[in-house]
Amino acid sequence: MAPVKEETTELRILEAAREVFTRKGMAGTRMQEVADAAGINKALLHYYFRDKQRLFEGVFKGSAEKQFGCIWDSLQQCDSLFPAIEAFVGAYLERVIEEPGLPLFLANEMSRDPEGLAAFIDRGQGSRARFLKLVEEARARGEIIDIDPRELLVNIMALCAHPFIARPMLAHIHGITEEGFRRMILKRRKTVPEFIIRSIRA
Amino acid sequence: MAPVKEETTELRILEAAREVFTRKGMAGTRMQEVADAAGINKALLHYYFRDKQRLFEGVFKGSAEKQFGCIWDSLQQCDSLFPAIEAFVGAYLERVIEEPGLPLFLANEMSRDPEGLAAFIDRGQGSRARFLKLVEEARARGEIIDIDPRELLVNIMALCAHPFIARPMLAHIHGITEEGFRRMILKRRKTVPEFIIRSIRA
DNA sequence: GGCAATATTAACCATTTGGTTAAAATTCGT
DNA sequence: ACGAATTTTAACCAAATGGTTAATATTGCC
Repeated sequence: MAPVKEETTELRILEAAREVFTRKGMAGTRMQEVADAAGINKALLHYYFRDKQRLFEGVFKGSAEKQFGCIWDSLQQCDSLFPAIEAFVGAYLERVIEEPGLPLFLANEMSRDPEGLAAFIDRGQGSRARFLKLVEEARARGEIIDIDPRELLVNIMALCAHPFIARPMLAHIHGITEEGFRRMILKRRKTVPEFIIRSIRA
Repeated sequence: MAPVKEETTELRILEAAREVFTRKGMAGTRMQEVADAAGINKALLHYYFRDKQRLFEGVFKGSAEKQFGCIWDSLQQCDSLFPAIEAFVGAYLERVIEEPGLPLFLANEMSRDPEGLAAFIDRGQGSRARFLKLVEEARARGEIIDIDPRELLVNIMALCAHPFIARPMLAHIHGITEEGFRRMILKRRKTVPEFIIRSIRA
């Protein structure tokens, strides 16, 4: 019938775990605290997710693959660079705002175990190649200045990801709220592509 | 009497602790591991630094605060925006390349305990205000387009910090080495200010 | 209703961990 | 050389923590 936010125990656990993990990090999270936050017994955590590592991956890995799959795919429908940049930045910000802990999680996991997420990264390989080709083509048509395509991609990723990673810093500096942060991110859907395109337009 | 890198025990501890803390974070760091890395007994750690929290602060004050103090200070000698951007980006990249784990470490600690590092952030408050003023002035003089100064600062920080935070990802994607990464960062001392200034110049 | 499968809990357990203590080694002024 | 102060260590300890077990409650099926 109507999928009314099915309140299964497993979902309650995942929700609670995500909250605690993003706040305290893998090492700083206590299984007991997750259990409390989910309103269940600690043993039940191990019943649903065998151990801490699996719980951690259960929380982030799935959504990471889903979200970033969509983000990269947003490129596939674009056949010139500027719309591609707009599409990518828009998709990134819109998806990640729904799960703002993802970028920091990914940075940490990559740092701790580079091989572990290699497959995940390679997933975007095709779209990445496509993006680089779009840059070359735009360059050939004289639409943009001479710039290293890989460096451009790094800059785009930087402008997308950093506000999420530095969120607590921004929150402190600008005394920003949850809702204020959201507005800032959504505003960046326009300003970031503009910022980039102004910089590279021939 | 050349000050030949006085190898006092306290310095060995601080050095070892800095390395472990930045790699594993506050919660993930084990006092035993720091002791081992410093080649001393664990009890000696508590002899020099009463507890984990004080050790953490001791390391942090000597390392992160000094580095970022210099980076922010690089602004003080500039009296117009574009040179200020060049100085800031240059100082950031040159200093942080010597301790590439720092940005991710800071992002994590800010996320875990926002209050704990609040004082550290406020340290840069003066320079931050100065930067914002330089932006206003440049805009008043018609040197740059109309842009939210705070958003500009976020973008600058993003372009500086992100390569360090995403290093393992870049390493995997571009098959980059330690030395290659260093070269890329040093090249960005030029390309990043250029990228920014092209985007904001009126 | 009854019974097998699933979900949930309280009580435990082994290990890890931050921190202490008391004794041994070293340094240093005299 | 000697004794006091400082530095260093080995052995401990109590609390916290990830994880297990065995028993209980609940659900779903006939």
